[in-house]
Amino acid sequence: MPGNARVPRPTAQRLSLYLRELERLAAIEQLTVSSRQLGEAVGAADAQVRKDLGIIGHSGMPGIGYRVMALAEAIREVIGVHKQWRAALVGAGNIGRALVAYRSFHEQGFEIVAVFDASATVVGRTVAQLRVRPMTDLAATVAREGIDIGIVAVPAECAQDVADDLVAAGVRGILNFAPRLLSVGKRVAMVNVDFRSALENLVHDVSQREIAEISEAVSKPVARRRRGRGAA
Amino acid sequence: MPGNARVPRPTAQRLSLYLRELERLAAIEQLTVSSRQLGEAVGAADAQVRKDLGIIGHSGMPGIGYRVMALAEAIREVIGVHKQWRAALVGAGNIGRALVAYRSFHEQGFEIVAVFDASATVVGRTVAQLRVRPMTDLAATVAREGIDIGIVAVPAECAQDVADDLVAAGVRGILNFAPRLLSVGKRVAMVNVDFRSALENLVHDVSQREIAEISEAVSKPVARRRRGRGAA
DNA sequence: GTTTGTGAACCGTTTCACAGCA
DNA sequence: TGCTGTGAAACGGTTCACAAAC
Repeated sequence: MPGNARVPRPTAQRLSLYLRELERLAAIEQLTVSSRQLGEAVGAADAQVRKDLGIIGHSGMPGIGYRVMALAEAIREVIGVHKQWRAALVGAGNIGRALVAYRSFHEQGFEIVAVFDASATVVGRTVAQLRVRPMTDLAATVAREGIDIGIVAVPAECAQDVADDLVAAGVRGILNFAPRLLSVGKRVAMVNVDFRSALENLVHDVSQREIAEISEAVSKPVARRRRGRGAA
Repeated sequence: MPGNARVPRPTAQRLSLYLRELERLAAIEQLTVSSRQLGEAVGAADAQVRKDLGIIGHSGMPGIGYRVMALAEAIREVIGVHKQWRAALVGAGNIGRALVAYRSFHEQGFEIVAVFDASATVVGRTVAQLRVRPMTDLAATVAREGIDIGIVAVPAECAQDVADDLVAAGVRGILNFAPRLLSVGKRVAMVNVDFRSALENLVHDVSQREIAEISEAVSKPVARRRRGRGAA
């Protein structure tokens, strides 16, 4: 049993990034990497990288580093990308169409094999060689095509209904683009991608940076005021 | 002076979600919320909500809760969404076009006011009433239009170049859709939206859930809460 | 009764620092 | 020398629990 220890979420997220860099290095035909180099590429400390790789049970060579190809393969296995995942997209709007068009998912272990939409005017049309199907076909298609995951790219108002349908149809995970927390059973995994939150996080960062710059410029680099409601 | 204490990133992220729910409640004309109700809507504990709101210096009424409108406004102020942000989109591909088409950004404090692309065949076309401009216009347009943030929706290979151009043009933050860590100066904020990582995180969750279910089924269901795997 | 505000305990992750190996 | 692996310490965030306020 190589890679099935419990993987903390922060580590899992970094594994994705390591993998991206390892694939780049493999393309460059670099054979080994140090934890330092890998860490720099993804914005993590070297010790962090070593801890992460230790967690998934992968060893490197002291004085040398890690073998690029072997490490990439080990990470793919832990993430679960060594097999091909089949996805159903629900919602053939702007985001949905952009996702289907993104061909390189396919080389990365993912494939959108069916597209659904609730709107009668969209059903029957073709996006990226896939015919848009009516929602009534969902359950049957998921079963027939062996679909593992659902992608929700519909307006917030109907997102929960779609999620319910997907769960009932038997998907194991949902990637949600609607700006709404969806409730699904514990047996179904769920990841959110929320443009609005991302933008808000960004402008919050910008705002904080602004006030930091201002107070930096105003105060001598000694005063450490702030601390609002500190106890005595 | 109200909301400029240091806000931890996890808190900032939840503030976005609180705001979403508060806007929904405001639309329903609910006047107050308890930390419990707010927490349930975003998947956080009630104490967590109270801590978060304490951090931004907002008080509620014991026995009653928080005033919906006032809280929403306070959060908008902390996030920085009380002002309108102007964005430049670089990359008029699938993702780019989907973003421009997403009209409701506008009511949420964001507006894409210019679109750029490096490809001569795309420059000059119109997406959502905006003419696609050549990259050579970037610096001048950012200055003239008072653009605060840049959105990078180009292939990974040119993402760093685009980011450099945006920083040189004077944007304060970058929202990056390219699957590549971009380096920008410390003065510029940066948030990544990475579909591939999101998908990988999802399937990793699915995989872990699978092994958890298996080992659960194997061992006796003796009211063992979680903790799935006994050590080797 | 309900619900807030908050010190204190708790927990998981990150960073440090260094022994051990190539 | 360069680099890994790993305990131990430091850090930051979350959860608990309860007094105070309505």
